[in-house]
Amino acid sequence: MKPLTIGKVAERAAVGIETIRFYEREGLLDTPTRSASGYRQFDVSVVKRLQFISRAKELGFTLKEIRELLSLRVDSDICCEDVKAKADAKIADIENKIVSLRKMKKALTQLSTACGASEATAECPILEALDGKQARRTQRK
Amino acid sequence: MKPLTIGKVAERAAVGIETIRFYEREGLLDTPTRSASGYRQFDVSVVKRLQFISRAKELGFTLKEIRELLSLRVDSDICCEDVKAKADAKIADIENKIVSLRKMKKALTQLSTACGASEATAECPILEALDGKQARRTQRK
DNA sequence: CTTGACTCTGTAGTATGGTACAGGCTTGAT
DNA sequence: ATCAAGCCTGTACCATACTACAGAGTCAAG
Repeated sequence: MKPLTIGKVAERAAVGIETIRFYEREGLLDTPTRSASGYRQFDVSVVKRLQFISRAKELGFTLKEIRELLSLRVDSDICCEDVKAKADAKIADIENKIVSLRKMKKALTQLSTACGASEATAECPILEALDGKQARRTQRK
Repeated sequence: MKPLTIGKVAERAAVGIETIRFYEREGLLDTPTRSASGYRQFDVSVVKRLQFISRAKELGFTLKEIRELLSLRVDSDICCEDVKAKADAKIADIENKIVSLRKMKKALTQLSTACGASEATAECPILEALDGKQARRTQRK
């Protein structure tokens, strides 16, 4: 497969060229091979990786967390138990996020419905949405 | 109800004092009443609001978006249709996030399972997780 | 009525995640 | 051969979301 230039990759992944170089510096992308003249040569797979990064950022993951997610893979070089433990921790994080998002969605749905009914009652149901943080840490009182 | 000082609020909401002042400046909190000597006097309800903000940030919402979420309420002063439209837009955003998180969770579960099975096969299933952005509005599948 | 913890305003600095040049080399089409 | 478009490195700058003082006033226990 013929390699892509950084510009083509940026276009396909809908990110800036500078962003790609930034991610490379930050270790989110493998250092690409270079042409004789020093141009980066990217495999098409990097486009998918960039799309993953963009999406994960929208979901509230930091670049640090995304780097961790991307480094998780079944690899004979790395202790499998370790990978499993990390994956399971991420799964728990994600479940918490989903629960919170569902609560937020429910609150917004109530609000939207109240609007439709033209009844000025609900003061601000959104604040009630994420009451009492489900799960781990901060088990105050 | 007796008001809380900024320090008490910070402690209960598990955020920094400076963060509260910052949120006030940024319009995420109502400007509190002041004591004769100029101390801020907070109602306990602000603690809940701060917890909401913290959680929403973890879910990938920016302070700007959170400000919008918090401003959504059934209020005779504001056009109900407008509030409903904004709430519905946020609901769509949230649904997209949930879909993405479920995909990511699925990929991680596969990875975790592969680890348990000690089969070094899956190269990096995570990258496949968020393929083809389920894209705003267009519901494929 | 002192003392230490707390609060005030204002300004400045930090971390994260990019974004924008400047100055120069490479490539590809004419 | 020329020349725009694209790539290179390096540095500087930006927005967001805090965080940390400095210097001064306030409160409350002893």
